[in-house]
Amino acid sequence: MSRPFADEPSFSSGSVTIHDVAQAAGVSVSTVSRILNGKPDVAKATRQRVQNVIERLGYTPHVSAQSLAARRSNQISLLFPLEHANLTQLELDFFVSAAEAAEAADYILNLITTPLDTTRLLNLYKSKQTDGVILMQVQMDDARAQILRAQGYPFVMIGHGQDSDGMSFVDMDFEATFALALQHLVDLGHRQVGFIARPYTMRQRNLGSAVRTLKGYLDACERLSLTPHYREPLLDPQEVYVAARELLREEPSMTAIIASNGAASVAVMRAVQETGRSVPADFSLVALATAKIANLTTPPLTAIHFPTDKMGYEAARILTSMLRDPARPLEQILIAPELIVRGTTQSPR
Amino acid sequence: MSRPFADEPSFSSGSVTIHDVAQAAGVSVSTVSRILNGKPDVAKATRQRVQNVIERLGYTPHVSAQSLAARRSNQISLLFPLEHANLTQLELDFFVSAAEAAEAADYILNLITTPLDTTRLLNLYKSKQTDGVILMQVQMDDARAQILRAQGYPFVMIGHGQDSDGMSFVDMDFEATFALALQHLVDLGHRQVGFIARPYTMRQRNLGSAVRTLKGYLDACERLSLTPHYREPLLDPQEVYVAARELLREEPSMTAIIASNGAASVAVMRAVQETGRSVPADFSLVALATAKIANLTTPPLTAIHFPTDKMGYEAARILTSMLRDPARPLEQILIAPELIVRGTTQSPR
DNA sequence: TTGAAAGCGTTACCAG
DNA sequence: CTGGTAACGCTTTCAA
Repeated sequence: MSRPFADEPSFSSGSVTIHDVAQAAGVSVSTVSRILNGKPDVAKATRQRVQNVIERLGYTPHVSAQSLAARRSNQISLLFPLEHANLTQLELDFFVSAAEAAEAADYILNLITTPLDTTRLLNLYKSKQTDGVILMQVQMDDARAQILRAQGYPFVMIGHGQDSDGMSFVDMDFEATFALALQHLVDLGHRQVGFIARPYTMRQRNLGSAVRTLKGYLDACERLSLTPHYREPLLDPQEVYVAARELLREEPSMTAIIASNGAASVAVMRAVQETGRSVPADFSLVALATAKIANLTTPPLTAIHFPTDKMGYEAARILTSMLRDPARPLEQILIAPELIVRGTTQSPR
Repeated sequence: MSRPFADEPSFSSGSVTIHDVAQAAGVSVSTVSRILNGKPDVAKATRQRVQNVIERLGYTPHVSAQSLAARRSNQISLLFPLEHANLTQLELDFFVSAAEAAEAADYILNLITTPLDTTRLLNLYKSKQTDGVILMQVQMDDARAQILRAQGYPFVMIGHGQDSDGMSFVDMDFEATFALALQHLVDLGHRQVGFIARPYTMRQRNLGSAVRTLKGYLDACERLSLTPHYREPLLDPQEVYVAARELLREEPSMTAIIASNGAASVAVMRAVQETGRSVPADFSLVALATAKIANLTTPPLTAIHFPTDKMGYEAARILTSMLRDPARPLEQILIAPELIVRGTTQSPR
């Protein structure tokens, strides 16, 4: 391994190692390592000298070697099982903001779409591929969450299940969401308010968001002494359209509907318009949607804002800070809903 | 390191290593490694025996150790600089499908949103963090692409620049796209067709998509002997609205507009409706949009389909197969446009 | 404040 | 077909 010029990058290996740096700076490998990791107990002068050499040689640590020795990967994984892909625009924003937060904490975000069984999930940790995961599509009784908690592996959920003791999560406060949406409509004078819920298949799979949105609606109805009317159609606009028509027939005096997402709202509008009524003059509509979606329709949707970017960001932030400091207390964040009145709600005639 | 039962997992280290497996199976580490990597030259019986031990001990290879020794990370990175975030829904679909393709080829996809300067980009490779990258937001004269090509680092672009020799990419065929869109409108009888292009700021930054879409429009106009009328407003709907109004005033006989994305189309519709005309009876509209978006508006948008999912998938597929077989020829995929006639185009009155 | 050396868990080459 | 043994590039005691 002898080279003609000891302070030039190694040409044999093709890439500069910590060894080359140490040699060129006339210090030991340990010292370089300390400097790399910002450890104290290094003479100012030495630090500076080594920094210069690092700069000059264009040295970059080998991440796998670091991970192997340091026993952590500096990676976190976002698990988004594509299996029952209910790919509304919603979920997509999560990724970017989670990646942002991860990078801000010096972590790299992996996106994993393959549905993982328990073994494969645990292997993610055992193989040291990832230091922690963000779970999406959380079920009320989520096996993944329970096993991770039992094993003491760090994770954060977007959404949450029944028993969340000892788990960190970020979720919408669906109870408050429906209380707010319904109150808005009731304040306007509506007394018969229907609901296009998440698909029945999702509730059947015990997905937290499906269970909680329906419960939120039912509870809010009860508190306001309204009679609930709901359907749980698939995401397909045509199915939603049919469901909305059923709802309108079932309760002809219905004057408003709440829809779980933007696409559904459009289908509902069509059904309403077909009965000769128009939105918002004769019929009101509240959706759960981001501003981006809400502004696409005509008229723009009055909506409960769904802060996907914030949720993704927070989840990654919580996870990375857990990893930095395991003693950190849990964080369970329920995001308060925010009603944005646009063009689809109004007092009934 | 001596343990009471040599064929039980090591409790001292906390995790099972290839050593434990070798010992428990009564073979050498090399043999286990061969089996792990599906190498030939292993006796059937030995292979089976070792597989069983692996199963029994619940062994999973340490990925960093593998990467270090094998000199590859089995990771690819999707670079999506969030800097000038033109976060239309468009880009978001890319991530999921790219992750899917990566996983299908046994790679992990990293999502990197921090804008990387040249040094940091190269460090990604030098640190062996990633085996290859997918570049998004490609400029006509993309410094990243040029340096990667010069260094011989594997990468694939979504989009492409001026000089793409020796580079693999996936992009829309914007020339054909506008030829198709304009031909459709001309066939219907339109002779004055405006265009809401990508933001001027994007073209100024020399982004391939901005440059090529505008050029596509201008070329198509020339071929069909139409007079071009266009604006390059920011993505903000209000800006688009203003631009559309200007266009309508500039050429009162205009009967159709092409818009770069779904959100823009909605703003255009408002501007049109304000002049007392309605879509599609008095005015036609063609957008570049995915079906998901196109179906949100009323009426649903006649559109050139923008196959984001396919583009992301192909990019990751090309990259991973390049990595597996460096001798593979380049792939430069120009996706042919597909016109989907929905509710916003019709013959002018 | 610094250095030496022992790992970290694999892969890959070379013998046999 | 199998085993021994150097790497791979870094972190982390432990001494000095």
